[in-house]
Order: sequence, then structure tokens, then C-alpha cells
Amino acid sequence: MNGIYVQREPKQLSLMSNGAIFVGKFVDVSAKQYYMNEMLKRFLTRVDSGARPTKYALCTALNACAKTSNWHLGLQFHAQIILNGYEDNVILSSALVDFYSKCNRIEDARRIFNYMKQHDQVSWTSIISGYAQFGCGVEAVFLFKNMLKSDIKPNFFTYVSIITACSRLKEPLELGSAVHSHVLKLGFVKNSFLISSLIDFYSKCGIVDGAALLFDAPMTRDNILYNSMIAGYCQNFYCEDALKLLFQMREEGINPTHFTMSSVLNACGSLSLLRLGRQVHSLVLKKGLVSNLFVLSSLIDMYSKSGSIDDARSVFDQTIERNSVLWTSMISGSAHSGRAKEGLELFDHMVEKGCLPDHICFTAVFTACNHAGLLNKAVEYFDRMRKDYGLVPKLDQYACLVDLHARKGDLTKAIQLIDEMPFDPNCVMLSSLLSCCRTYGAVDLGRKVACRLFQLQPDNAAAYVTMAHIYAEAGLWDEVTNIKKLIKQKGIKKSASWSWVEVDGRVHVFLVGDMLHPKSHDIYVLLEQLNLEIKEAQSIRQEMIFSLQFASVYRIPMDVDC
DNA sequence: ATAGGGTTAG
Repeated sequence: MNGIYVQREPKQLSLMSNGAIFVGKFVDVSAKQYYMNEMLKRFLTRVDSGARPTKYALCTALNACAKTSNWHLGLQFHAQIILNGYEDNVILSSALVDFYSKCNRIEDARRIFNYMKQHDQVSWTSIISGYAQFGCGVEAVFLFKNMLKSDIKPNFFTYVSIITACSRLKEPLELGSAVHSHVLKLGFVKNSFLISSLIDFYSKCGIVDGAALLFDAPMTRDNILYNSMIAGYCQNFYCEDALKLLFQMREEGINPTHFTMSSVLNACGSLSLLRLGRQVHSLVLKKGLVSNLFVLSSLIDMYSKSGSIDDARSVFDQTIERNSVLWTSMISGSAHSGRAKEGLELFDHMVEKGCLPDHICFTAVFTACNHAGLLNKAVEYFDRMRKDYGLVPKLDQYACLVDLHARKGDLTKAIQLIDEMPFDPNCVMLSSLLSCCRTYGAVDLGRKVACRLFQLQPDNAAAYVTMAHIYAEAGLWDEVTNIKKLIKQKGIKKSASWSWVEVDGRVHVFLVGDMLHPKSHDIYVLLEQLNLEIKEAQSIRQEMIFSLQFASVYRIPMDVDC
């Protein structure tokens, strides 16, 4: 057990004479988990040697197993429930439903629920909450509707669960706002639990203003309310607002928790705020949150994103307990910082340690391969992903592999992969393929890719510009003119931008975008003059360097086809 | 004293 040096059992936990376990408030969560497990094992030993457990003790024990997600231990208490003839006890069955769903055994939870002769508010709420936590919003809503049809009325616990379920739906808003108005009608609106779940719901729907409105309403705010709002801001890229709330939270004397820290570190990373990130790191140390895996992976991520990969590595090296997310953040950080080899070594290390990689981990591995141009290695990992780990590649993983093939010049293989995969390609994938078509002068393929891209993003000037480049570099000037016409026809608005291409010693300059832009005319005139100069110039490159400098004076976006 | 709820990471 990491970081536990306490010899005696803490007062907060005790085994009662009737076998029940008293659980008080613990400051250190991992200590609580540790002692709870020890206590439960001792209780089980006592039961195994013949003591008859009370239903109360079993209930507390199951509850503890649910909270610590200790499936193996919980199973034995389930056995005790059956052995002692408590199977028909509604309270114990509800506790079982809760236990199984907290251990991610939602189907077992459902079986217990269905087997129950009668349901109460707790069993309904537990199963609905289980499906909501499991990500099955639809099933949770289905059950909620059934509950409304039954004699049992939902209470505010149920509403919290159903709001959580709504944010897991594909079309969350319709039902979610209906539930919100229900909640208002019932007068649960001052309830901190409900407000935080609503803040979370609106944040996940991208309605930050709605969430902030709930948060700003006059009431006493607890740390969870703060945490929900900070997380909401972070999820919607309102990083500055998230940081402001941290300061406000501290001013109000509310203790930041590991929830706060992981969100705030995420904000620091997005803004590359290394100094603030370091300050938060010291706050993490001060609050004793440094063994929390959420906080640690955010720390590693923050340091990587702030360009301080050595600090990220040093945090990583000091961790005692590692899960796949922690490994992935380090692999991903290494990959993005140009340390591909290190990233791949980390992956091998992770697998050796028996940690199972998931989709996101493989994306990090492919990113490392992409940065180092390791095509064969990536193909090998792609196969291993399916064969060794039974993971079906998703769009992100295909995108990495397609990109790698395309960058290496195997455009046929890239497009073959796109056609093979069971998804429609997204814009990012097609854009990257299109720019590879440019690199390798693949006009026909480029045309096909561009057509699909135009359909997906009819207003994106970048795709048109890249295609114009491909045509120009192949000397297909009529096609270039067509594209220009197309851009004009569609009225694609883009602040003036330009690019150039050199073919057989001739330089062609393109001007794409909004011709009404105040700077457009000047640029156009000057570029024309430049063209004349270039005709006479010996060294075209030097002239172009001049023109690039000129363009930057006008702050014209240069990387239009990125 | 002895059942159910909200927030977090790659």
C-alpha cells in the first residue's frame, strides 16, 4: 500500500460487536480504502468460521465493496446473503444492484434488479444510476420511463441519475431540458447535488452559459459545485474562466480536491502556462494529492504540453502505481515532443508490466511512429492491437495509419485503408491525404479526395487552395482557373491569403480569398510587381524570401493549406 | 450509528 505508514487502525473505522462496520470520515482516501478492505476481510473470516452475519453488517460490507469497486470481496458477501436467506430483502437487493453496477457489472446488476419481487426508490435509482455511469443513457432513460409508470415516484436522487444519463445521450438536450423543468417544478432547485449534475449536463452539451447561470445563482457553493463548473469550463476550452474559478474558490476558503487539480492542470496545459502549472503542482504537493492517478496524468500532460518534457518524465518516474492512462500520457507526451523512440520503449515497458493498452494508448503509439516515420512499426502495432488485445481500430487509429502511409508516398495504400475501414473519413483525414497528394503530385487521386472534402466542408478555402496547388504544379492551368472560379462562385470568404509555386523556372503567385478585403488590392498590385521582378531575377528563391517577409508585414495567413 | 445521488486524467 503506497504512502500508508500508520501502524494502528484509525478511529474512523471499527468492527462492531454485531459484526457491523462503522465507517467515519477519512481524510486520506487511499488509507480509507486500505483499512476498509482489511476490515472487510476480517469480517469475512469471522463469518466463515461460523458467526451469523446480520443483514445490517452485510449491507454495510456490500456498500463498502461498491465504493472501493472490490468485486471479488463483494461476491463473497453476495454468497453470504444467499446462504443466510436474505435473498428477498429489498434493501440488500438494492445494495447488490448498486454494488454490481459500481463494479461495472451492469448486466449482473440488471439480473438482480429483474429478479426482485418488488422495487423501491433505491433499487430503481441504483439501476438507473448504474446505466448512466456505464454510459448507457438510452437504457437509463427507458428504465426511468418505466419507473414513472410504476407506483414508485422518483426522488431527487433519481433525478440526479437521470440528468447524468441525459448527458450520455446522442441528442441530450430535448430530454435533458424537460427533466430540468421537472426539477424546477418539484422545487429541487436549491439542491447542490442536482445543480452540479445540471452544470455537468449543460457543459457536456456545450452550453457553458447555461451552466454558468446555474453556478452564479445565489447559494452556498460546495467544492463539488466548483469542481463541476471548473470541469465544464475546461471541457469547453474556457480555460481562463476555469483558472479564475480556482482563485475564487481559494478566496472563499473552499478546499480544492483532486477533481479540481486535474481539471485545472488540464487548463494550464491547454494554455501552456508553465509557471502557473508549476504553482498548481506545488499546491498538489501541499494538499497531499500527489498519489492520485487523475492528478498525476494531468500533471504529466501539463508539463508535456508546456514544452517541459523532462519535468513530465520526472513526475512519471516518481510514480509508484501506474495505470494505462498514466502510461499513455507519458507515451503521448514523448511522441509529441519528438522522442518517438522513448515513447515506444515506454509502451513495451507498459505491456511488460501487465498494463493493458486501450485505443487512446495506441493512438499515442501511432503518433510516435508518425513523428519518426516508422511505417513498418506502425503496421506491426496496428496488427498487434487487433490480435493481441482484441481492440477494433477506430477512426483515430485509422487516421494515424493512413497519414503515415500517405506521408511515405504510398497513396494507394492510404486510400485503400480509407475505403476498407468501416467509417466515413473525416475532414482531418482527407485534408492530410490531400496535402500528401500535393507532395507526391498525385493529380487524379487528389481530385477524388478533394471532391469528398468539398462535400464535407463546402466553405473551407484550404481544400480549394491545396487542389489549386496540385493542378498548378502539374501545369494544368485551366483547372487552376476553374478552381478559382469555383471559389468565386461559392463566395467562399477568407481573408486575403496567397501562395506561390515554381514550375520550370516560372513563379506563379496565387491570391485566394475575399477580394473585398481592404488589403487585397494592395497585395495584388505588389505581387504583380514582384512577379515582374522575379522574371528578371537570377535567383528566384531569394526573391521569394523577400516576398514572404513582405507578406508577414501584412499579417496574411501563410499556412492556408494546413 | 448500520442501503441510493453530483465533479476529474491520457
